Amino acid sequence: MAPSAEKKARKNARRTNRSEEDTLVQRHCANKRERQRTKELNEAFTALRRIIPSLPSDKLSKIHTLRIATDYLRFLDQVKRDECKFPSEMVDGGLQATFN
Amino acid sequence: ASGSIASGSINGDSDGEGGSDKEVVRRDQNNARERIRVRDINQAFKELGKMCYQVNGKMIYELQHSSMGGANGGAGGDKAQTKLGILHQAVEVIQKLEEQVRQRNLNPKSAAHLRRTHGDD
DNA sequence: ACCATCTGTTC
DNA sequence: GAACAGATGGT
Repeated sequence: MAPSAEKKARKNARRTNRSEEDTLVQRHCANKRERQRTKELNEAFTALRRIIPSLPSDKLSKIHTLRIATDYLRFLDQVKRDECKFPSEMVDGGLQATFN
Repeated sequence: ASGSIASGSINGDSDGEGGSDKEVVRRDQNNARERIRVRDINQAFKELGKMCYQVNGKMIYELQHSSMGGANGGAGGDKAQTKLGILHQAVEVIQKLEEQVRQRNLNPKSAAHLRRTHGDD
């Protein structure tokens, strides 16, 4: 008997299958991670959407969210600067309202 | 006087593939749009990140200590900001600024830089 | 027009 | 592995 030939054949076949299916598993794995990453990114977007001034009816896109957030940040910075100059009472209860 | 020029093979799909020129053109256009769209988003990210960095730096200067809240605790805060990081930073900074401003106009005569020396609370 | 996913690339 | 950008198909 010469089982070495058979073993070699099986080994080669399996090794090839491994490599092929292995890279396949690696990709599925990578895809899964990327998907998770995207999810986290979207959660962060949602968190930002909640704190920027906008009508609840508006479903802001990503780009709008970013632009509005930037503008609102500029606005707040400006308000802070102005208030430092005028110790007078600027009774602004509605911060976001003023921005709109 | 406008006859179509000899278009024997440029219009009909000579290729046995699934890419019959028209679809290829349409995909190219879509890809181009998408690239532009992504570029705009990245630009918006860059601007927001810039603002966050700026405002955050001011807050640290006013508070006189570089503890950095909790986002990053490095004096040399020069790191390429990730998109996720920018979003988190934006939320943090906006909330802090709003709070600061509110407390300032809540008090009739509060200066910006007055620490609690005497206890009226 | 906006987005999610798969994928290869870069760090 | 995380962050990113390109291609692509789906509303």
